[in-house]
Amino acid sequence: MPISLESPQALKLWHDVGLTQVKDDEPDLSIRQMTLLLTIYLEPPPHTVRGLAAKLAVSKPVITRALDSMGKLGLVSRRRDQADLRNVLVQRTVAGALFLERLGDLVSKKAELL
Amino acid sequence: MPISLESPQALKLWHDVGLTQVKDDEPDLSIRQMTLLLTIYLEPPPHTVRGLAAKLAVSKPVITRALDSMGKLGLVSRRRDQADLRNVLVQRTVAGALFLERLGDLVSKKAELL
DNA sequence: GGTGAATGATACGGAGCCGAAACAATTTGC
DNA sequence: GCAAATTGTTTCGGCTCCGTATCATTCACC
Repeated sequence: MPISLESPQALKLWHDVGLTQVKDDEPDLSIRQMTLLLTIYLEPPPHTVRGLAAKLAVSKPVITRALDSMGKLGLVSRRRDQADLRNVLVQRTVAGALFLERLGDLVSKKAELL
Repeated sequence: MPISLESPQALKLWHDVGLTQVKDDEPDLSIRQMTLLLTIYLEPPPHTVRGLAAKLAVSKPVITRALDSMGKLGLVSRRRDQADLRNVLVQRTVAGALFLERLGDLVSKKAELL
């Protein structure tokens, strides 16, 4: 079912969500980090560094570094692929799932208040 | 009229919009910058540095520097308040309006494709 | 088994943003 | 008039991220 969200409403939604994130003093993820995190959680695994770099059209070091920083926050984890030790499989974590659940609820709530 | 946007749909919307922005090689605005820009365009003027800092719950230098960088991009402009020369009035620009119009259309379109 | 390809991580110099403090300009209040 | 308050900017050191190039490890193939 398509969602009807007119352009001005969309901007207000973006503003309201952004304002909540900015006012929370939790460290914000950058757009790249957020998009990477959402890709990992919304698209079917397995996720490799190279695959994620291709999907986001960025270089591999960008993915490596984003995984480093988000790994420190506990939002993702890495595991070597035992079938091909060159690969790194990016895995979800409980903390990451909770983080995105809160984000989804926030967006949903702000949309409801439009 | 409230928009019904369930949490999983909201996450997919965030992902789709973010992915479009990441893949465009236009320089992304940070969340703070984006929220500031939306505040300037969605809330009624006048906008001062101090007022914007209070609204976003950030320090004044954050606003000054964000106005510097977005000013370079032509998205906002500054003018001295002739009634009180200590104040700076933040003003909208055509480029800024177009930028947000494109953003609103993008979000709206991605919502429609959900 | 040895060479070349593939994968991910690292090194390096540079950009940009941050928070806290100090600063210049202007206004207010006495 | 002048001290104190207000407003916005700048400075400082520090941190994070970036893009490119290079590196270490592993696999594929003959």
